[in-house]
Amino acid sequence: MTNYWLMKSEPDVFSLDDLKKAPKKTEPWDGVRNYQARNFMRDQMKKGDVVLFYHSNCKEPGIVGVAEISSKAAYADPTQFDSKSKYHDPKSDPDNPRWYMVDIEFVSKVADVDQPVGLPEIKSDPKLADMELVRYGRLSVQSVKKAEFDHVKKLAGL
DNA sequence: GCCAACGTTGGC
DNA sequence: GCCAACGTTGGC
Repeated sequence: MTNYWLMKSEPDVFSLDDLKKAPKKTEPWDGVRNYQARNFMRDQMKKGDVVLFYHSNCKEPGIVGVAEISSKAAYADPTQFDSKSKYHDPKSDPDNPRWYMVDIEFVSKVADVDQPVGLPEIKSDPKLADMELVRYGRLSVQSVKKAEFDHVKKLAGL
């Protein structure tokens, strides 16, 4: 069964366009350092799951497109063992890695990226009032219900 | 840049 | 195991 997700990225750091421009349009989603987000990736994500791509911490926060999980499952995030990386975690044991990641692949984006399905629109839509994004905004990887996913896709014209 | 709402750390 | 202090997220 396909699972539905929402994943956040700051467009100044890594935008949906960056993903689209990547070779093979797929990139490792490294740097997640939150246990709840990690648990979703490590325990539940699998290839083919679909993802609402959310731009945070920017002028027009909102959902800008769709991606999908392209790695077979989650695997250890190598940046945790790289002392030069800003995601380095000296407490993580290579024999029992603390942090996991998945690869995600570009699928589609809204026609005009300056007009995403914006956060105010999401918050004011009764069909989306139960989204984790609305109820508890700060988690970078969230689970989304199929009905919510379909509704957002419709709003986005995808 | 401010700050609310969290999560994490570490002393005890 | 409690909790104060600190760090982070992210909208505004």
